[in-house]
Amino acid sequence: MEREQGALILRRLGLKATPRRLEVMQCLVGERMYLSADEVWNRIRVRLGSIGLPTVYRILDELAEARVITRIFSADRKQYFFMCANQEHHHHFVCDSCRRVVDFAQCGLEGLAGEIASSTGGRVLSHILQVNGLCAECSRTESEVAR
Amino acid sequence: MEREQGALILRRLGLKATPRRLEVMQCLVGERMYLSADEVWNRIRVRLGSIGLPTVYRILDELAEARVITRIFSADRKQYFFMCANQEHHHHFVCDSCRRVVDFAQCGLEGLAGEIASSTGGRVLSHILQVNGLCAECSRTESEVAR
DNA sequence: GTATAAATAAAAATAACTTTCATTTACATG
DNA sequence: CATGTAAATGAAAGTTATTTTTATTTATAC
Repeated sequence: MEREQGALILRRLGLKATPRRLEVMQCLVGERMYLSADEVWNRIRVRLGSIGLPTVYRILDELAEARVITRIFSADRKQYFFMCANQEHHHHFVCDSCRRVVDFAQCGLEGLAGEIASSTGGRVLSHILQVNGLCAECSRTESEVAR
Repeated sequence: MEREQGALILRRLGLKATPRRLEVMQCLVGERMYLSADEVWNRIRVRLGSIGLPTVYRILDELAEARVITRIFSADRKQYFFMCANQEHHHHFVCDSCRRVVDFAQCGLEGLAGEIASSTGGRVLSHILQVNGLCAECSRTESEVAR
């Protein structure tokens, strides 16, 4: 992501294009694994000279609220983040072994909201969907190990 | 749930049928909202005389591991639990307003594992799916409020 | 009944976040 | 370009859900 592009996204959200925010975005764009707040912090504070961990938390939270980045669910219940170029409705296939995230468009839930509405009488507002497993590479590696 | 039924489930899992475990199970069965560990704790400690909160956490964790109960995802990232009579593969429709949980069988993801496998080369092992919104009752209430 | 491994209590510890408030900075405006 | 202002950040302290530890108790197999 070009810096100017990042600045544009931030301004559209009504957020100031600060060096810290741009650095957090730059850290996540192009990263193919999900990262925790302190991992982002460790990666960018070298380049920035200094940045507080609470600032990183705040920025990640803002970006997630604004849907610029996504939260990834993990069994350890810590917060993880991932930025996906895909702006359409999509979900993530997450590797349990190497943390790689791959997006996929097939949601499979198109009709579900209607079905739930008509069967329960309620109203569907959102859904969480995340598929986990082993990415191609880790899947291969595991087969080798099993040999 | 009959107590003897609970004891049977526990023994099948290789767990001792202790009063605390039975009480936790009894608390959750028949409950239609999801509960946190300390909510369960507050409900059962009256009846048990005394029980430590760590014990409740441990029991809930064991039961969740064993799939006797399910974890419910919430925006506050705390742990919530729900026991569903439904033993088949199913998911939950969770009310954002009153915490009610309704299960539904339609998964919609039957073909997804195969599609992901063939498009990425990886292997799907599990998935998280939770639908959120307003249950029938809260949906009605909200409409009334809006009037 | 008794031995034994499993379960629990109680207290302390952990760690992931959050809050607070004083200082700095982006940027709209003149 | 200078400058006022709200927004952003740093630093330190605080919060709180959850976990760990270790000594004691208890379910259950024999």
